[in-house]
Formats: sequence, structure tokens, C-alpha cells
Amino acid sequence: MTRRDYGQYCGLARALEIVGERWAMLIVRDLLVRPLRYTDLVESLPGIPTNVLATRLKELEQAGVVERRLAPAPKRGVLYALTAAGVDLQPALLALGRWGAGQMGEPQPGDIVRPELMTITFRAAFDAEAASGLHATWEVHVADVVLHLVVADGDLVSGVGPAPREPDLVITFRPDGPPSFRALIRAARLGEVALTGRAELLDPFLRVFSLVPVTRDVIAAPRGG
Amino acid sequence: MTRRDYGQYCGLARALEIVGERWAMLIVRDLLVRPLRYTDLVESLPGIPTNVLATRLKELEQAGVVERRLAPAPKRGVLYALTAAGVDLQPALLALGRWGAGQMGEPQPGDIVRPELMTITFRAAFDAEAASGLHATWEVHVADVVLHLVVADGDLVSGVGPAPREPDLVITFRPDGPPSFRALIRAARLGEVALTGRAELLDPFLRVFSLVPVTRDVIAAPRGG
DNA sequence: CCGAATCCGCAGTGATACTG
DNA sequence: CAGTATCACTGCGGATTCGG
Repeated sequence: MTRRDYGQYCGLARALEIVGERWAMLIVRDLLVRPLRYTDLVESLPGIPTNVLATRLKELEQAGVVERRLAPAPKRGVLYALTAAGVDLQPALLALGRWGAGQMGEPQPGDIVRPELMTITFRAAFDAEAASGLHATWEVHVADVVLHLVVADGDLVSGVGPAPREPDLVITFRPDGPPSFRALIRAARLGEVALTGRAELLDPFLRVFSLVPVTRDVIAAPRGG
Repeated sequence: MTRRDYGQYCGLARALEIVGERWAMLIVRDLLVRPLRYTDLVESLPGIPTNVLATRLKELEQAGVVERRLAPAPKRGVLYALTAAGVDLQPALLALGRWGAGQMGEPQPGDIVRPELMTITFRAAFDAEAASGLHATWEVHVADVVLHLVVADGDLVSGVGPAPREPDLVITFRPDGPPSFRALIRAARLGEVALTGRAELLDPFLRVFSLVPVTRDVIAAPRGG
């Protein structure tokens, strides 16, 4: 058994053999936002050694999670993107992120906070049930970054950049401290964000993106056998 | 930043700092079946160095994921069990397991297959929608291990040992090869399992525990910003 | 500039032996 | 049963260098 091989016939063990190494899941997370070039990843993952990044990208490509693409016209080069199997990691990744969010306190001084990642946090926080019957497009402006959120009856599309069509409401957040999702929600609750458009869509926004603790599954009571 | 610290304010990064180290998730997986003693874990995780196990247990205890308990009367000693926060990892762990299951082929010679883990696989495979309105108790006998499954209208309780009440149907599987979940389902589909009780509950069993690929989330199309 | 490869020191891991 | 102790090894962190 190689170092990374667990030697068990188990889906979880298999998953960890593929994306369980250090930095691997964070690479997938960043690529869930959009395809990135090598150098984007380097600055997007503060502290990652370049040799480790290169190794992970090869391993993930080998495993069919990531694929190399040629970047389109203006800037030639390589783009790293998720394959379908890579995108399929999203539910697991969001679930892990939700759990971790519950284990987090306030941002520590020195913690990196990148507003682009809110794209993913919005997906993790999205409450499909609360959004049933709702149709709305928001744009969130935070720290020079523009995000868009399109909710259509229980479905969410979130990404960086302006909305594909005129947004119903633009929420502009000028944070004092780190531009985190929490800080945004806090400010929005307190009315400390600027609104442009249909301001009545702020309440649905807060209801649909709440990131409350997930309901706890019941574990079977131990019992002799 | 310490070695295991990612220095990012991100739920996923935080989660990986806690349960991202090698073997950690597999320890949590085994404790989701039932509390175990140190030596149970050693044989339950083939190949784990005992010093690594001891280190992980301390780290997970420190992080509030695992707690030490005193074992009850007949056999004194230490039991390791999940805290509420540890149990909360289950949705993420099952999601990762489902993804990994889709990346798996047939068991390799040398792969360990432990039927107790089917407890977890049943939870991962459980289709709550397909189970709505269904009330049934199954017992699965496979390779000297007894598992129970209690479905009550969209809810599942699965564990090792006999069912808490008389099971509606007992499914006995005597595998030729490795006693995996896949092999069980395959055998059940082909009628190669022994049934005791209400045999008409085999079909619901197969509908509710299928482990089909999850529906793929749509990723936002890349767009300039 | 992009996309790495290379080198070094060290921390985390694997394997085994040993102990209260 | 429930862990420590020891030691070789490998992967990681950090920095530098290199080719297109």
C-alpha cells in the first residue's frame, strides 16, 4: 500500500485518497468559483509552495478531477478547470464548509479573507426550501469585487462579475474590517449596506442566505449484538 | 501560521484544519457506527500507526469532535465517542463517501472490506424522498455481522446488532467474494439472498438504498467582470 | 510575466518495539 | 488494554532558479 492508499474498499477512503492531501480541497474550492491559471491559484492560496501546487494539479488531473485548458484569446496560457467529476465534489465540499463555519470564531488578525470566495459561501448558505417560489437577481459589491446571485425557485446560480441581466437589487458593502460573509450579513441586518434597486428584496436575501447550523442527524443508540 | 493552519477565514479551511489530517475522517467514520475502544480502532483501521491514532484522538478530543468515556460494566476501559459536533460531521462525511463511491471500481485484492461499515453506507445510500410514507424494519446478516435498518417515513436509523424490535424482513447474504455493499445490492437484485419474513419488503429495500450518482449542481458559467 | 523544476531543512507519518 | 518510544522516511514549507 502506497503512502496515500488506505487499502479499504470504502467510498470515503477512496475520496480521501484523491482529494484528502493537503491543499487539494482548497484548490477544488477555488476552481468551483471559476477556472483559474496557475498564478491565480498561487495568490489565491496564500502560503502554498509552488511545487506542492504543481504536484496537486497533476494528481487531480490524473484523477480526472481537474483538466488543463488553453486560455482564450486576450491572454494566452493555461487555465485549470474542474471536470464534471470535480464539480460533483461541490455538495461534499459545501457540507464540509458549513460544518467548519460552525467551528469558526471571528477572523483572526492575519487571516486572509477573499471576497471572491463568498461565491462559494453563498452556495453553502443557500436554503433551497426558503427560496421556493422566489425569483430574484442580486448583485453584491464588496471590496472592489462584484458578485451575482440568481435565484429561481429553489435554484441558485452564484458567480463573480456582474449579473447576466439587470439585477433587481444591488447591495454595496463597505466593510470596516475583513470583508467576510458574516460581516456582510451582519451589516445587511443592521441596514449598514447601500441598496440600489428594489430594496424590499433585502429581506428575502437575508432569509435565503443564512448559514444556520444544519439540523443534526440522529445516530443509532448503541445496542448489544 | 503553523503547519496545519491554512491562515484563511473560510469554513472549509477551518474544517480541514480539524479533520483534514491523514486518518482523521476515517476515525470519525468508524465512530459514527458506534463508540469504540482504542484497540477496536486499531483493528478497524488497518495500517494506522498507533502513535498516529493516539495523536489524532487527542487532537480530535481537543477540537471537541471526540470525547473519552469510561466503558460500562462488563469490560472496563476507555471508549471513544463522537460529541454532538462530531456527529454533525455526518452529512459532510456521507457526501464525500458518495462521491468517492462513484470513483470506485470493484474491490482490489488486498482491499479490506468490513461489513460493519455498511451501517454508514446505508446512511449514504438512503433516499429520503423514495422512503416517504414507508415504515419498515430490516435486519441484514452478512459475514457473521448483523445490521439493522429502521425506516420511518423519510427517516433512517441504522446500526450494528439486531433490530430494536422484531424485524419485518431479515436479509441474509452469504457472499462469494468480499462482503461489500455493492455485492449485497447486486445479490439482492438477483434474488441471491435468503429472506425471512415479509419478502415483499425486498423491493422497497432496493428502491430506498440505491446509491445512485447524485444530481449534478450547475456551476455558474464564467463571465467577465 | 507564466508555469513550473530544484534544493534544503524539518515536521508529520509509517512501522515496530516496548511499557504501565 | 491503552497507549509511548524510537527511528527511518517522505512529503511539505520556503526559497530560489529556470525555460518559454
